[in-house]
Amino acid sequence: MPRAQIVAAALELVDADGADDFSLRSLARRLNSSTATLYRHFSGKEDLLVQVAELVLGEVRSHLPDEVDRGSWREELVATADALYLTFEEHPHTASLLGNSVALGQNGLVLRELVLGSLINHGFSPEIASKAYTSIAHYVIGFCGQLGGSDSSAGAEGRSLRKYFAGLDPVRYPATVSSASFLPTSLRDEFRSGLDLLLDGLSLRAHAGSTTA
Amino acid sequence: MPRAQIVAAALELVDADGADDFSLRSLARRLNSSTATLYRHFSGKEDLLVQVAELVLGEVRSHLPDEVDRGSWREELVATADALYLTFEEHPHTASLLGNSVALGQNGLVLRELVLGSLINHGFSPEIASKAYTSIAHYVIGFCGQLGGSDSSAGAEGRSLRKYFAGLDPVRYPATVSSASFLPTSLRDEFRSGLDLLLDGLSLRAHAGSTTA
DNA sequence: ACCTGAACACCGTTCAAGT
DNA sequence: ACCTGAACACCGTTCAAGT
Repeated sequence: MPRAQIVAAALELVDADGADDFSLRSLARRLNSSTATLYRHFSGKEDLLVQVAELVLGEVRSHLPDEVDRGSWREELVATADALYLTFEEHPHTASLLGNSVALGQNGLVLRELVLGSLINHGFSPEIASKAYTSIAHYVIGFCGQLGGSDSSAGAEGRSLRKYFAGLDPVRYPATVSSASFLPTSLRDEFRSGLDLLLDGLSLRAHAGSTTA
Repeated sequence: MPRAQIVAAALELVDADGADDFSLRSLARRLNSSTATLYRHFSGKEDLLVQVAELVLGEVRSHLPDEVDRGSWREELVATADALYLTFEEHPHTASLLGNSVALGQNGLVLRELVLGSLINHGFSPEIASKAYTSIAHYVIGFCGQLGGSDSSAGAEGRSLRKYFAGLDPVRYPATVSSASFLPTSLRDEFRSGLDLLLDGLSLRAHAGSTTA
């Protein structure tokens, strides 16, 4: 029983039932094996789920254009962030698995190197690049964590949220009510809006001449 | 047995043992009661933990200066974000409880109204204010989720992370290695750096005349 | 060597029975 | 009315015993 096959089956179960309903027993059942056998490959449930997260991070590359290092720093960052978003959109229940620790596995490191390299190549100092990476990473992870929530299929949640905010007491919540109609049409749009805000901030730190290169 | 007392005891247990080790049975034991009794006040474990999150959000106000609406929009936003950070620093294991759903309870709504109101009062359009709020909220929640991770007492994690990155293969990870020395001295510094980036981006959207008011 | 049934010490949730 | 012991259907983890 190869390790990779166990992890792949675990990901399928998490995708289908959510991380909460995933259990070693259900995984063993699916593999026609026993839970005790799983302990021959993993130190425990948490170890296994870390490998699942690593597998998902490995899919990010497939959402990246072939030649990433061909645009401006901004295009490259947007492409990478989008790839992460698309990946977690496909595996919504796995974003929470990254929760802690900024992905120190192989694939997490590769992504970090990719982004830091892009920024440094375009003239940012390692210090700014490092800060920018951490901010973007936290933003993306925090955001994708929302993907696991209740039926978030293309704005269904957005519409009901709009109604909820619009129906609040306008005396107690004037700003919230007046902003209700501007709630995102989709999580994807919201993701891009926030990312733009971050990147605009970063552009103020760009060396002269690097802002548009 | 008042509801508030149960929630307060639950928060103490989560603070002490972490959200993973918290169980209804341990809570019942601590209250010299039985788990069945808890179901007279809450529909289940999840309901109870939502109330715990709500209790924590209620503590944010105590970290805010008495007169919040006295500074620039930037000062007000930094104060609010800092208050959130300080709150979750005191209850590190509770940040993950907010995970999904952008805090729709009473205290979450009050915070939202506070921030949206501040931005709109300072000349931002409801549309920009709404986008900014969501971005900042995701950033803060995503960031505070890290607080629950392994012993993160004042840079201990930062130092070991620096060593880890500095020790990587410089051929495969040149940018990561060269940035290693710029890793945050503390999570708090990192938090402020990323927030500055976001707010710089927001400042580009400020109406002329509002940028420094 | 590789696997597994069964056990251990837990869970969340429910309900008949107690006061 | 308000509470609870005990049961039910699960967990993750371990280990002696099987092939």
